[in-house]
Amino acid sequence: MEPTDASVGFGMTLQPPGQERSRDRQRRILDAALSVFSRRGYREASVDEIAEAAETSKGGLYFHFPGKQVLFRALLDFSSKRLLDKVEEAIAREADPIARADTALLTVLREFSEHKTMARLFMVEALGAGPEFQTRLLQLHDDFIGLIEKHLDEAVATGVVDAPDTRLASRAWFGALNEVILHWLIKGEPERLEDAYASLRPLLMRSVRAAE
Amino acid sequence: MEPTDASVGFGMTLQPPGQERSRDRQRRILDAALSVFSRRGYREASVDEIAEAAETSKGGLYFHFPGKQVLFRALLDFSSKRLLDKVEEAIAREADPIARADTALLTVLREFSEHKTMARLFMVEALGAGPEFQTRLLQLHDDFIGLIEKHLDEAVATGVVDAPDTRLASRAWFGALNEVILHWLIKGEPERLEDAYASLRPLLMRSVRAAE
Amino acid sequence: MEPTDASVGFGMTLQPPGQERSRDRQRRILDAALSVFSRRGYREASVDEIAEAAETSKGGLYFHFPGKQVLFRALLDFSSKRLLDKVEEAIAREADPIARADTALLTVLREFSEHKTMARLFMVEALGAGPEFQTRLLQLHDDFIGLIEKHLDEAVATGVVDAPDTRLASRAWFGALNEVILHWLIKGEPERLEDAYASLRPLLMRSVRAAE
Amino acid sequence: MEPTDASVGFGMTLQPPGQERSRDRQRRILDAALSVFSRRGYREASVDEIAEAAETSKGGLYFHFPGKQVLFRALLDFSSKRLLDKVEEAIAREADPIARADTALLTVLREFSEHKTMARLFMVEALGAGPEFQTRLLQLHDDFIGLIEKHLDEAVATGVVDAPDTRLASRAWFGALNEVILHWLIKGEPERLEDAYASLRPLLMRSVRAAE
DNA sequence: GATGAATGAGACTTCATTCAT
DNA sequence: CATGAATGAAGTCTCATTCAT
Repeated sequence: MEPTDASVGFGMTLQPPGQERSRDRQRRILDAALSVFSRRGYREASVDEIAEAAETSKGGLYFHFPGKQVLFRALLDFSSKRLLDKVEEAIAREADPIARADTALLTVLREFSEHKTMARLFMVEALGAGPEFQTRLLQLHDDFIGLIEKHLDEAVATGVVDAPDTRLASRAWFGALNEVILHWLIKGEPERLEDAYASLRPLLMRSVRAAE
Repeated sequence: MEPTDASVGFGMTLQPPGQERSRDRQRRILDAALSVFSRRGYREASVDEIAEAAETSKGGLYFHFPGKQVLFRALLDFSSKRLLDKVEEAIAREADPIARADTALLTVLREFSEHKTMARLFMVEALGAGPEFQTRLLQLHDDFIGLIEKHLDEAVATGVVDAPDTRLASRAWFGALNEVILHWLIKGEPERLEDAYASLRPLLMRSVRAAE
Repeated sequence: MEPTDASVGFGMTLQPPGQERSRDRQRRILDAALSVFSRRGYREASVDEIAEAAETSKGGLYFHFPGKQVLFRALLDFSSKRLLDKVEEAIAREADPIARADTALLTVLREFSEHKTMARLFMVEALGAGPEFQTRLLQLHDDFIGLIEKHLDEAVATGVVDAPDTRLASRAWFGALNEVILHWLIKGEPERLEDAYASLRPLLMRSVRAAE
Repeated sequence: MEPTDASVGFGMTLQPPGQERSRDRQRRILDAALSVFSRRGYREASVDEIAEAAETSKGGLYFHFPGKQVLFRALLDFSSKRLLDKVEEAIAREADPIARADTALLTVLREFSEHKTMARLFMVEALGAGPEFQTRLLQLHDDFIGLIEKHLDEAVATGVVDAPDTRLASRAWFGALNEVILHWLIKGEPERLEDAYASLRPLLMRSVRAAE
């Protein structure tokens, strides 16, 4: 087929060599999968459509991801890793435990705000993709909740917050965030998702008796 | 019209006459649908399986509910009405606004705890059943959130709570509850769902500065 | 669709009622399956083609036979039962044990001669349809061999034949027959399959020292 | 042309040079093909699997055998030549015409007994591989039958056997043998295939009135 | 009203074959 | 010569829906 890269001045075409080309193709398929799964849902999405969106053949798709489930799983793994990396990167820039928990939530909001398709993937479609993915998604929830919990625990240790059950508090925070995101996704309010955080934050802080 | 398995000789029937029998059938189908949709998910559930579970034929099912979507919608409407009725009934027995909001949440927990299939229906499967049902589900969320908000507003009016945005607070409460329920549904913890509320309640109350 | 039976004079169509109609359809599918499997082989035959030959839809075929294997198995069972019935019927008309064994072989030749497609089914396609059917086919061989053996044993008891291992003799007879049939099937010689028996018979008889 | 994994510095290669290496590769592919075709059947076997078993790439396989059919045909030719060679070699060591026919059969049994995969190839899979191979296989049958016939004719000439139609007798012998082999292949009896011959031989001999 | 046979579009997946590197 | 990514046709099977009985 035609190379995605432009040719470069010597009258010949430059193909990314071997492995790189393969990775490129995989990436293109994952992009297409994100777009289609997010638009149509897991079950409604057809492999045909994804292949077409990725400008590949069905067989080519199956070469890289041998099955619809496998593809969805790969997409979920890839996207969640990407999201968690962003969050941890953002957290690393903060010193205060409260600020860190705070940043975690805000970063998620920002990422989802920028990548609405990914938001749909995590908030909606992964739940509708069958038991396997429900468990997987809930594990992600718990990973993230654990991350908040860790910083909340530190905050408790330094006395700036007071919560008898930081695990539950983290879960409650996460749930509150979730609902706000879901509302935004499906009803479109508020227009800029991040704006919700200004009002949400005080509620969360008060719930663990943090000084505001 | 004569029932197909009419009793004979006394000019009367042992079957509930006409309309009532029909309602019975509808009810049996809805029960079956709840069971199957909850177990398999909307897309994975087949009309065949529901008909079999309802001890009817496929054609019979289609007489009462002309389509799979229609059936799912009817089930959602029926179940949500039932749930809201229960909640309002419970609220009516309380006088204090805080206690009312409180009772609303607790009643939901109790109902879901008793009817796990219904919980799955609302928390998981309705999201995976396509855009139409996502919107419908989110409307239900908002209905319920509105109900909490109303009592929260009253509480603000009487000065027992202090929250600048009761809508958002209600949403946050609802989200927190949601996440706890989801965790219970998919990971099975805590064993008795209602037990979670004892720990969750203080968090919620503090978030709106309610005296505990 | 259109009824296969003609309408009958009263301006209305006569459908075979219920069960009969279903059996009819099954029969039509089996006929089509025999024709297609025999012509193309098990693997090469497509369900589409069989459905078309049966003037049904693919879904209709799957309603009656839920899978290609199931269909092939049903066809094999149906045909083998039919063949064995014919053989036993023919045997019943003979009194002498030798004549009975004799008749068994000859009847098979005649049936196959008349129904070449069935011959292909048993001699060729069943072997190429995968391990399950290989075992099933060999069982059929053994059933038939057992039938010959029984009469050979009787003949031994009355002293008209002399064979130390009637099981093996039966197997050898069967094998000889098989090879003759196969040759006829694939190379087309002799033109009339039954003609081969006149020459084959003395060989078989001599092999068990039967008086000719 | 340089081998891809050339040894270095001594101007010589540890790889068999050119043609020999190619023959090696071909042999390895044929071995793999025998193993896979025999285990899975012609249609079920995938070129991928054969390539993997031969420790080559699919492209490499296609270089040596440009197509699945071609490969199967080559395998059949190679194996049948090998088998016929063995048989003729064994025959050459016998002087008596009866002993020669005898040896032919026994050698086949022995070869198949030692190479069960090859037995499957000839007895089962070649029949299931489509019309082309059925004809080819039947030609092999006839080649072998012709070989027996030749010696039987000689025996008739010397008066030690008496058979009006040696062609048919040969075919019958061959068929008897075939059935015994098939039984062994699929039902596993007798454990050692050669053991069957002791009992089978007298039957065959008697069928042509040979002195035993 | 109920039944269940029938339809037909469409889903996922496999695989022989090709070909640029 | 070898590799393995890519193609695309074809295959089996599912299932919501319809309709004659």
